[in-house]
Amino acid sequence: MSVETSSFRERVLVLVSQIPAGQVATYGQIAALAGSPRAARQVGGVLSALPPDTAVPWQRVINRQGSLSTWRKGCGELQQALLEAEGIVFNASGACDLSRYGWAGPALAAGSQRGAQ
DNA sequence: ATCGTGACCTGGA
DNA sequence: CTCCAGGCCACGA
Repeated sequence: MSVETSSFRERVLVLVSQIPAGQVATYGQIAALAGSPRAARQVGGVLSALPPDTAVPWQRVINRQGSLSTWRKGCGELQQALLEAEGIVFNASGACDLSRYGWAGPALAAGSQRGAQ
C-alpha cells in the first residue's frame, strides 16, 4: 500500500536512490519527480542533511548547470571522484553533459534501455 | 500560527 | 559572456 509514508524529504531520498549508476539528475528534476518542480531548494537541503554513511547516492544529484553544488569540505572532491568512478566525465568547466548522463526518470529506467549515444 | 533558512531555478540587464 | 534579483517550496524551532 502506501509506499510514501513520509514527507517530501523521504520521497526525495527514495528517488535519488533510484538513480542508476552512470547517470545524474538535477535538483529540479528530483523535486519534480517528488511532486514539486519548484522545491529544488528543499531537495538540496535534504541531501545536505544526509549522514556520511547514507545509502543514498547523493553524489548523482547535481545542479542545472551540470556541475557540483556541493561546497562542503571534501564533498565536492568526493562527489566528483565518485561520479568519475561511475563513468561520468567532467569538462574543463567542471561540469558534465546532462544530455548524456541526465537521468530520464524512474518510469523510463523501469524498462527502457536505449542504445545510448 | 509565524519566522527564517537553504547542496535551487529562471529571467533580465 | 557575467552579474543581480526574485520566487518558490518544505521543514525546524
